[in-house]
Amino acid sequence: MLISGSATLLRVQNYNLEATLNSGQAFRWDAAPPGWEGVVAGRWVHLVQTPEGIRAQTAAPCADWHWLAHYLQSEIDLESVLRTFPTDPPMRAALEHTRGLRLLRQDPWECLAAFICSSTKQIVQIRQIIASLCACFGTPVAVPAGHLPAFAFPGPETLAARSEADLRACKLGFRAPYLRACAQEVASGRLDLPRLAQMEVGQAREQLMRLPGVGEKIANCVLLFAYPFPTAFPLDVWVKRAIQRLYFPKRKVHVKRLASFVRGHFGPHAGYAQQYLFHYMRTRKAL
DNA sequence: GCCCAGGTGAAGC
DNA sequence: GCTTCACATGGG
Repeated sequence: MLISGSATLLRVQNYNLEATLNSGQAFRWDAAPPGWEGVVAGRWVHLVQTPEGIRAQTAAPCADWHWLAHYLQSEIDLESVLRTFPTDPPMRAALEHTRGLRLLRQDPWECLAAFICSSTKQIVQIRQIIASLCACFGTPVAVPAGHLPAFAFPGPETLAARSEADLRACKLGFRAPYLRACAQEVASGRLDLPRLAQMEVGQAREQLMRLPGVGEKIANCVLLFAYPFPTAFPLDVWVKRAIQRLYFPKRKVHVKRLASFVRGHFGPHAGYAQQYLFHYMRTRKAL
C-alpha cells in the first residue's frame, strides 16, 4: 500500500498514453496494469489512462505536478498541431493508425544519453542498456512499499567519473567511450544543455553534433524530444523506409533526396509528423 | 549461422 | 564530395 505518495488527474483528451510511452522516444516505461510505471524528474510515478485524462500516482509526496504535465505535454493543443500536417494518403493513414500519439518533453541530458546508446540497437536492447545504467549508477528513488527498487537516470557528473570499462559492463559496446566523453563535456560545462533552448535550431544542432557519437540523427532526436524544436526530423532506418515506401513506391530514392523531400513536405511540426510515421511503420500489420 | 538494429566516424576513392 | 567499413551485442 502507498502511504506517503500523492495522486492527481491531468485532464486531457485525445491522448494515447500507451502509444506515446511505447513509440521509441522514451525507454524507461514498464507496463504495470492497468497503466505504466517509470521515473520522471527523479520521481517514481504510475500513470493510468482514464476517460477524463491521465491519473498519476507518485510514491513520494507531491504538491506541484508541473514536472509531469511538462513531461507529458498534456497542455498542448494537439489538434492545432495536426492541422499543420500535409493531407496526403500516407500521412492520413499514419494519423488514423494511432490517434492521440504525442511527443514527450524529456530531460535533455537523459535524452541525449539515451540516444547515444541507441545507435544500431533495437528498442528492446536500448531499454536494457538504459535500465542497466540506472541500476548501476543511478540514485534510488522512493517507490511504493514492497516494490522493486527504482533509480533516477545517472547525471553527467556520475557517468563522467566512471571508466569506459564500467560503462561497457552495461552492454554499451562501442558506444561506451562516446557516452563517457559526452558526460564529461556536459559535466564540465563545455556544453551547456539548457542554453541550447535559447538558440536557433541550426545552431543548437551544430552544438550537439560536436559531441563524439552524435551525428545528425541523434542530434535531431534530442532537439525534438527534449526541446521545443518542432521541425527537427530524425531520419532513421524506419522513417527512411516509411518515406521511401509510402511516398516513392515506384523508384528507389537516394537518402539525400529523402531528406530534401522531408524538409519541404511536413511543415512547421515536421518532427511530430515524423513520430506518427515512425510508429505507423513499426506497428502496422502488412509491409 | 545469418541479417539487422531509432548511427557515427574514419578511411579510401 | 561520396561510398564503404568497423564498431559490440543480442533478437528474430
